[in-house]
Amino acid sequence: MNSKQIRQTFLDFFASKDHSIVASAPMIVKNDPTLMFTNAGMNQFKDIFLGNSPAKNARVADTQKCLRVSGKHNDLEEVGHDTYHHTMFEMLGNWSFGNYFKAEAIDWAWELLTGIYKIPVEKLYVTVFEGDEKDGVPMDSEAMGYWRKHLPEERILKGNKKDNFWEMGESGPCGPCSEIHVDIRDDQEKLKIKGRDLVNEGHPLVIEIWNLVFIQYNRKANGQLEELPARHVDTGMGFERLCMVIQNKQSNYDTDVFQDVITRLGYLAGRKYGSNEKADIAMRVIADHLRAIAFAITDGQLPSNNKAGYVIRRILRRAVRYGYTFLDFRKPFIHQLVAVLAENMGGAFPELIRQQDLVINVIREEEDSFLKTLETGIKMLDGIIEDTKKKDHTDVNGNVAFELYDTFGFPLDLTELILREQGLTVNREGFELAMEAQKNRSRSATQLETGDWIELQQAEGDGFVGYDTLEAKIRINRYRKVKGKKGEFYQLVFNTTPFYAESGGQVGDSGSIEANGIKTEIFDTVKENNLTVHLTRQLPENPGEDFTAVVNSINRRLTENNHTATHLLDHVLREVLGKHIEQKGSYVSPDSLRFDFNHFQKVTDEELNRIQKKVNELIRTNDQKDELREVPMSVAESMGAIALFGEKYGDQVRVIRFGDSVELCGGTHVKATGTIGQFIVISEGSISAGVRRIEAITGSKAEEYVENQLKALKDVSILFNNPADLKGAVDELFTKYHLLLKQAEAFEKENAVKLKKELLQQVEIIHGINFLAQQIKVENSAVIKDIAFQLKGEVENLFLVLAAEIDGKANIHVMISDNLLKEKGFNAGSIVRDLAKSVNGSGGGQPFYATAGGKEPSGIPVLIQNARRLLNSQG
RNA sequence: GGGGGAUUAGCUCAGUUGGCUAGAGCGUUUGACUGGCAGUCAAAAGGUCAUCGGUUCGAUUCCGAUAUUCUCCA
Repeated sequence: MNSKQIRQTFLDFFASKDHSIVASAPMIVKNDPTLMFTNAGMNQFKDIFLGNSPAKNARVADTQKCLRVSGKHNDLEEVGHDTYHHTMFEMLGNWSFGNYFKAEAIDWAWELLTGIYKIPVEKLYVTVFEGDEKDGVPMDSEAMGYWRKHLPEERILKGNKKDNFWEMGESGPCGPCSEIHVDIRDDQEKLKIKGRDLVNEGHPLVIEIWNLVFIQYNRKANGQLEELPARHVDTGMGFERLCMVIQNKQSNYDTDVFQDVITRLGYLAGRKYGSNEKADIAMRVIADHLRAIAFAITDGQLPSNNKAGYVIRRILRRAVRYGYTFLDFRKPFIHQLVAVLAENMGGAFPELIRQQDLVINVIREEEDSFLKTLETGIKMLDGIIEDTKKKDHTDVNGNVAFELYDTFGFPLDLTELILREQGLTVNREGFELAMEAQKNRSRSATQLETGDWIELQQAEGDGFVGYDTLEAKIRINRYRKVKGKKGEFYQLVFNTTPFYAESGGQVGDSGSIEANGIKTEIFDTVKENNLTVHLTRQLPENPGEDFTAVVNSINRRLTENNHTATHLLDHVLREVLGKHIEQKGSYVSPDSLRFDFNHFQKVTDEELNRIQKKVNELIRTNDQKDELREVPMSVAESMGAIALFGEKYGDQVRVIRFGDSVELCGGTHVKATGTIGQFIVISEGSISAGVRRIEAITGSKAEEYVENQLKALKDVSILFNNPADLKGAVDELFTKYHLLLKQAEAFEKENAVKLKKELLQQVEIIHGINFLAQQIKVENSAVIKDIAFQLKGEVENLFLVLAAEIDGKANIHVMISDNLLKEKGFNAGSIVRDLAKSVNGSGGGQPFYATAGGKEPSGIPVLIQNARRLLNSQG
């Protein structure tokens, strides 16, 4: 069976058991401060387990794209070195939300593995929870009973709390779990040591493939467990491992999931997989990371320099690094593997095919820039090596290596590798110390203390009512205090709210809540998981009473203008630039709107002009808003609604239509497009390879902008006495100005030459030296400098002192011919300092030329005398 | 969110105790050579040294702020 069949078989099997098959949620998580990426199959169902929202289907199955690169599950540094760790992987899972429980979950798992996938029974082991006295949980004899039907006692093992009791977090839903392990060692190995002794012992060939979690408890904040009324099943089976087992391989990377990519990579590198240990590691790293990056990009997460985007960038760089070091790639190569990946996985994940060009371009650009980073790093390292050797040291200062890593992004392992070739090492201790200091700095800067939720009441409410009203009677259900570096604030959760929480690019509402004539300001509204959280600096005096919540309507209206304009822009972009346009991000605030989209060239001025014009036409058409709140996804699709990759939609979606523009959207919009007034593009630019950004303003902001522009234009026009052709007038002035400037320069030069000629007449010979000391009249010191250098070129044996009064200050220049410096030991710097005493100033410069300034120009004649005396005394 | 770096000619970059009237290579323009293409040689043009402020006799260089950007940590 190939991997495509294996995946499909899983889904078909559970469909036949009345499960509804759902799509994978995006790998990039939004609206959850505790999680950056989806790291387990259950993530998208978290709200159901927490009881925040009801389950739409009691039985569900899917394959979920997961990424484990940060936080609790951080496998990044392991990947490639063994044969089974991955950054991105697929988790096959089936769920029961208060529906079936242990019996069915166990029976079906067994049926699928042994009956359909035909995995030999004698390779399998299962585990059940042994119980825990402290928690008062007995051994899971129920599960044990069901397993006994399928396999002999000696293949059923008891596991401890660490392996066989699953918890989501410190508190919340939890329960015992049963794991299915498989022993894929060869017979010889099996004779030496029994498989059952290797279960959960970290052996690469005796591995867990399926975890069946039975959620039946809730852990309270005080640590106690209570029975849940509704019991759930949550299972997860690693797809790549499953393929390895079914295809009789001993490494995930030997399955067809990875082999296509590895083969292609081998071709590009001119090496064969399996012929060299280090090269093999590199090839595994690259094959794995390619998937993570490609899927992240199609989910809308581009590599960038912070947060999730930065994690993606780091993964890509790790891949480039391995390719650079062990496969000798010096030019971008990873992007050349995208086509193979798309062919392999595009069936199950169509976004890969649809966005293939974008993925290739983004990866290539990233590779390019990192290879450049490596190049400059290597140059710097060369300097460091030279330095170290000069000092006769054998190890490089840890701080230096850290700077290379921290500031210039040059990886430590590469530093060490290159140093080793030179017989040098890095002082690891110093490096780690510097790293620790950096971490401490960051930690102390981001410390956020979150207090416990304080439950006030459980008032029933209508949730979000802000589509229809900006004012509502509300009650505060719970609140908590959050302490950050910038001070403290409170998070409030209402039963009903007219406040829109930041999402879909639209900023959160601000406003106030009021009781007994006392207002409490709400400065922002955000979403945490599915909760709408209102932020305030101050807690109302009596938080339990009734409030009137009022949204800042001015800002809301301005924001709506911009949001609707964004939809119109999206629509027009497809019309003007082509159907390939897809939203890659957007930001809608009261002040302006920002829209990012994939497009591979600069949007020309002419196109930009047409875009702006068309949007304004649509505004004037004054299309009425057509808002459909609860539409089945399939209906929305048939309406031609634009959906976003990387966005998770429910079965029921909200559709916003203005004329031909139809989008799935949760944001707030104007009643009719005419309200927007006017749309003006402020800028167009690139934010990354293949992604462009348009910024625009609307309504009163646009009006203000036009007014300012017109006023500026008018002001300029008045300066020119309102000419018929303003541009022509400015052009003419400009030309004249340049001409005059040239003439003035020429004049100045001429004067300087004249002055120089006069000065040449004044040269005297003192002790065989051509001496000249004069006060001259010039406009700026650059002219004196020019004259001094000219004289130096024309007069040998020169000792020159020029002084001038410029802007009420003395300006002194001393120039001495090179031969005199040696012969007479002159130093212009010390001479000028000495002379400057007469004008109450100081100065310095090089031995042959120095300048000084002084506050008392009246001393210049004395200064000239002193210069003469100085030379006389040299006799 | 915090730390560190970068910003010099159209492009890629040099330019360390603050003073060398700001440089190189590529590119551009012009001229010469060759029957043309191409090439070789010669010359020229091109810079508010990111912006604003400060220290100084003097700032591309030192200090502060801002902008843009890279990078590491969270």
